[in-house]
Amino acid sequence: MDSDENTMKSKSRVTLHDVAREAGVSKSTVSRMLDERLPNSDSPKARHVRQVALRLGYVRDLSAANLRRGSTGTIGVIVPRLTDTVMAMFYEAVSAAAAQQGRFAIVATTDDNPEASRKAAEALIRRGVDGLILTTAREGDNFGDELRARGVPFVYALRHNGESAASVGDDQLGGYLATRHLIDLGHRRIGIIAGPDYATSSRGRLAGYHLALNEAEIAPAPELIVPSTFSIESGETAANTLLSLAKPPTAIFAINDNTAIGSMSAIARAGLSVPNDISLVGYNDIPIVSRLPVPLTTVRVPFDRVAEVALALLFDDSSERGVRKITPSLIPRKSTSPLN
Amino acid sequence: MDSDENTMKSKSRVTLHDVAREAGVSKSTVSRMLDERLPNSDSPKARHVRQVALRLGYVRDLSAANLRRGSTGTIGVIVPRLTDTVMAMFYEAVSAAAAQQGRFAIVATTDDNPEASRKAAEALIRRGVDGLILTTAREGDNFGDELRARGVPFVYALRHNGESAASVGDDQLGGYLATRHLIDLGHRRIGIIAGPDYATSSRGRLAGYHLALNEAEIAPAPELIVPSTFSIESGETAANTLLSLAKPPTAIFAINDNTAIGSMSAIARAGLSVPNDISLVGYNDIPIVSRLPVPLTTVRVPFDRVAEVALALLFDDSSERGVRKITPSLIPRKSTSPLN
DNA sequence: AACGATTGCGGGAACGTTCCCAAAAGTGCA
DNA sequence: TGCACTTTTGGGAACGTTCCCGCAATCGTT
Repeated sequence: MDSDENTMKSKSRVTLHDVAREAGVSKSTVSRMLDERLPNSDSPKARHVRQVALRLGYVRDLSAANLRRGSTGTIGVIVPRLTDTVMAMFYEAVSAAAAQQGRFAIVATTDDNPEASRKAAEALIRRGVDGLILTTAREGDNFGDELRARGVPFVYALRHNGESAASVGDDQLGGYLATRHLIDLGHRRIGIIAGPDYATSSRGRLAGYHLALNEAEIAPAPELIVPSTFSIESGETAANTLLSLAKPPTAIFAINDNTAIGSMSAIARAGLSVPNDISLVGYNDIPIVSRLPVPLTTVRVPFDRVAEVALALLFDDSSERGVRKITPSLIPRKSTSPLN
Repeated sequence: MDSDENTMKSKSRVTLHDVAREAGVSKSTVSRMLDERLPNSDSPKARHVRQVALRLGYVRDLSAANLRRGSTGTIGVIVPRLTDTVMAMFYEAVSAAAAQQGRFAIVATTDDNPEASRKAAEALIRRGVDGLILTTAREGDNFGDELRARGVPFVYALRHNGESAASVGDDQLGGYLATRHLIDLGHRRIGIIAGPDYATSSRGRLAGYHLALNEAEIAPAPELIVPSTFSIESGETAANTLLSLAKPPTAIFAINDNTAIGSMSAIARAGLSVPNDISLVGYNDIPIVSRLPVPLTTVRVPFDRVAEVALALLFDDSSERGVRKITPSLIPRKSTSPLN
């Protein structure tokens, strides 16, 4: 009895060679039969080889395969931080979409620091990623050029820099939808917590805000536009600024859910209530906002689609280049109500 | 002029061989000089080699190195989901601690599904991780045995199964601190949203709750102990159960921040307020809870330490085995107040 | 039946490292 | 200076794949 293949000292590792010997063919043949990229034939021999491989518990050594193939089936994702739920959602979406293609996604964080961004990219490239998805684009960013020069395929996501290929939500449309929703409810004095100027996502949403106001022939008021970052604190600060205006807004569009949550704090502390005194709209629909005491009206971005398109841009040559915009949708909840 | 090293067609790749030729030594020597594991000598020759490597822009091909070394310097982390901010925090902590050691952390998610857990582990092992950190331990889990049988080093984190090596927060102490805090404020009727029974984290916190009650000679009331999952919705449901008791509690200890947030919704909808009508304590101190309209009193777990200890358990042979518990601390905020 | 075209298979050379081992160079001591 | 002993060096064989290439076998076509 030679079934001690299994029970013996774990015999280091089952290699291609072992399978070949056991199946009575050459290792080249086994390699071919097991190559997931080729259309896997179901000739009797092929089936036999696969069955032997299964029986012996063969798994391809990825290091060896990667070395020879010159690619790793890995894609790198760079995000500011994973504790930002939006980024976690996006990364999970990328991860799932990559798995669909037999690839694996790894992630590195930058804390929104351009310096750390470079280091993160370095770390991922060193690990041999086949491509990079960047969510950290900034205006006038030349980082893409560097990557291009080094021959590393990359694509921007969620934000873009206006030049390189990118997969983003349609921020202008999202901003328009959010603002239009408030206008439809009768609001005329609508504040916006506008996010940082360096990100196309916030700039796009702001543009959408302007578009909706224009369309409704509401004169824009500069004091109603307050810059911010993407953080909760920043949202609170910005909301306080808006609330302490001589003539405060009756509704606020926050650039993302975090700043909306910060706004809620500020509004509550000012002794006002959402939506009775102030209507509030967020952006992204992170899971928590639908469960808040007052569920937040927000704009949902289909991150699955954004992730898919990003991957297509990275690897499908047929896929059209440029900035691809995914359509978001408004999710009305309890934080917005008609102006009384 | 041969400076066209740089400007020429990107000449595929700078290899050890190139560095060796350029520096006038053998590739073995270069390999040794550049081996980050050896104490890197600063003999003139070593310095010269390193300088040449730098000049040529040499970076080690990890696939080749991994193949030869038989290890990848990668560790795998398995979490239920990254959109749970606790898990994101923990993964970021692991990632940072791993980077400290020159390793890289990759992550896979399971959606709390034991089946997916196995697949996630499979995916990570296939990628050649040197070790696995599991945050998905369940009571009576035999998954560890499988891994041990396959010779894959692993350690549990955040939760444990009572047998294998694990790095966790001291949940009993945390539960005690939370409950004790409420007792010190004069509360006697304290509800607990107890989490799921399968996780040692919730069981430990519940044990701490009992301990504190015992110590204060408060008779435990079974109706005040409501099971839940770790989700916001579940917290809301459980809180509703507590609020609709004939004699509702004056304070609630929620098993984690999510269920505490859910409780806040339930409490608000019941027309009650935190902390005036109900005091509320959460667990984990995820970033958002300090920014809520009523900042949440919670228990902070130093995930950095948990991550460090997990890595030590994985790789330091000197490190003592067993379940290592990291001390948490209570963070009092505005969601708890004296019983009036 | 004969012939070119297609397909299937195996041998063996890569891929870029690390690591063993033998040889060379350096070191200390008598 | 010579000898034993330590340290440093370079050659070359791995590591486990993939992929090129030549050869044999099969297939269609006339």
